[in-house]
Amino acid sequence: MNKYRTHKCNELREEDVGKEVRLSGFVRTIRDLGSLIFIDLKDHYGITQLVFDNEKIQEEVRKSVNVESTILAEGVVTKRSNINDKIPTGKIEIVVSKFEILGKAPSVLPFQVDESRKVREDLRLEYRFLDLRNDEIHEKIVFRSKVLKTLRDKMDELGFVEVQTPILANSSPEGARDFLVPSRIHPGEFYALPQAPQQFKQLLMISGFDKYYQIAPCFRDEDPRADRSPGEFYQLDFEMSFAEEKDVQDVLKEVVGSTFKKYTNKEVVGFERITFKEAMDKYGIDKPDLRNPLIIQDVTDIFKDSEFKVFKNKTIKAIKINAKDTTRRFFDDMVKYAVEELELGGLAWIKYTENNQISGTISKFITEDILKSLKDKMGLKENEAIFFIADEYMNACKIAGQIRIELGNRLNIIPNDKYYFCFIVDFPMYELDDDGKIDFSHNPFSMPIGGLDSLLNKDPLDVVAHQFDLVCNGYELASGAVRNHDIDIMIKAFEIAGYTKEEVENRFGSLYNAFKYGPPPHAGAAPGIDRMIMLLLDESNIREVIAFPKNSKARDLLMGAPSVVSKQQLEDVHIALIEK
RNA sequence: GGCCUGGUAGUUCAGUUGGUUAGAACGCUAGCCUGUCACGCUAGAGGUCGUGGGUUCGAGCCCCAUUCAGGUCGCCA
Repeated sequence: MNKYRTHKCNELREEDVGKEVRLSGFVRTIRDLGSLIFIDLKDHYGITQLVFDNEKIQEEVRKSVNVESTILAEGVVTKRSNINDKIPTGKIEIVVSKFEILGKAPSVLPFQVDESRKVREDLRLEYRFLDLRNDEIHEKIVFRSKVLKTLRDKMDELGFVEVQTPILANSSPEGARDFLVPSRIHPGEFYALPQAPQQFKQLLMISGFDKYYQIAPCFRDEDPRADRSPGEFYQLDFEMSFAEEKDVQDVLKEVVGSTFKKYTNKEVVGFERITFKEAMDKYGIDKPDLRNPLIIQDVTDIFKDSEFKVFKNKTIKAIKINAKDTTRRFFDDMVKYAVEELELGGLAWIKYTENNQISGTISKFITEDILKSLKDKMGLKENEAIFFIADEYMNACKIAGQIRIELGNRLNIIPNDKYYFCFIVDFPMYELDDDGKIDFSHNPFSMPIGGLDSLLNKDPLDVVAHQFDLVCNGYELASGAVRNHDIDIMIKAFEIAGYTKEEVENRFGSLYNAFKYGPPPHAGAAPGIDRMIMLLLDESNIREVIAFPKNSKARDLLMGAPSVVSKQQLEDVHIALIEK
């Protein structure tokens, strides 16, 4: 028999009345009524109430038991006179005849466990082990475990082979900064933690593992965001041979879709394909929240003869809203938002009310002709309003995208009862960097649509790739691509971005070399696990779904990482620190 | 690296125009209480107001610097 317990804290019921039992757990609350003391004993599984009615034991309890200590209690299961129907064990309690303190907690804790979610985050993270005792937070980690199992089961069912790839890898061209690990055996050389198992999974395809997957840790040395974990995160990384873009998207739809359906009561909808260009035109962003019903329209034509100077020679984007219940204050606040948050010079808007009345910042520029065009093209009706954004094309799109999101939030028209998925496809292969130089806009390994022909005959900025994202409710959930497995196309693709053949050979040598040996065409994707769980749990902060997250400065406050190391350790790996 | 917001008791917060001894709730300590389950009641302890400097007769409050934290832009599939 186990020394610590005969039962767990969620197990005992009325049928067990009369049994001698032994329980161990955390002291959640102590209710001292004078001649009677109650303790809620809590473990991973549940809560059982302990009663102390013996005066001598009561004195011991008062003297030595603190909340959050672990104790072992022995006694008889007894029927309660007052039932607590909030807990499954609420009909019974243990009349304790003997107890022992297993692990003592201090009388004053850094915070009360049941209120830990309200506590400032750095303190929670410093005492994460206490924070995780909070039921609500504890459950999220358990939930994560269940989702992981579901994902593994699904991938297995679909015939994917799980392969673990190296953590001590080499610097890879994902685009983010690498975490470097100095080599002791090879002075002056470094491993890099993988930003993704990208090259390994492609090599696995060349090795003939038709379908690979892995719950893969990925490391990127970039600043975090609320929805982006600092330093490290997990992806359901997968790759398929002899597969086309649609095959990968079908797997994503099947795996992500079925997992979401399994763990939510919300509606799971969408999965339509939207081109990058269309997304920018209609939503002003490459990760649109399709729950938001607002759509951006282009009204450049309508204003081409307008005298309004701000609109001259600009792309004009327009967003129409229902303005029946909006006040003047609403529009003023939107202008304020545009000026302060988006750093715009102003925000043009008009409101169309009864009797053909036009009000708003640019009402005097709305001629009869323009009004008619707005009615024809945008279906403008009474009690509707339009916001206008004028700028160079891409900027106009992006700003309109921000305004669209803000309007959606402020008008409270984004329903929270569904997960709306879509694939954003046909991402541009290249973009101009800050210096006006052509650079890859995503990772360089995706296949240009149209192959070598496109690279040779199109303006590089017009070349689109078999590169896509899976987006849900405004979050980028996954990126995928058909990979470029053709060595000639690869060389040309890199040449356009300014790399010589030699540089390609040097930087991506293994993959380059492997491509000479009969690579199968392959494609794959990698949905972010942390983000999926965050969405399923309706969390806006990714750290809430990670057991031991780092803070927003990439510090592990619990373990104290990163930290200074000894001189000897540095010497072992041939590192000398620069004096500041 | 830029910008925004914040740091007051163990925790979460309030603190008026710069003005007496900086408050509340929870927690903690002590006492009372036989049916609580967020037990209740009474009393008490607990503060370098992030840090450093300045303005002032006087600073939690104003100014400057700095640090820490969160958000955001840059960055990042």
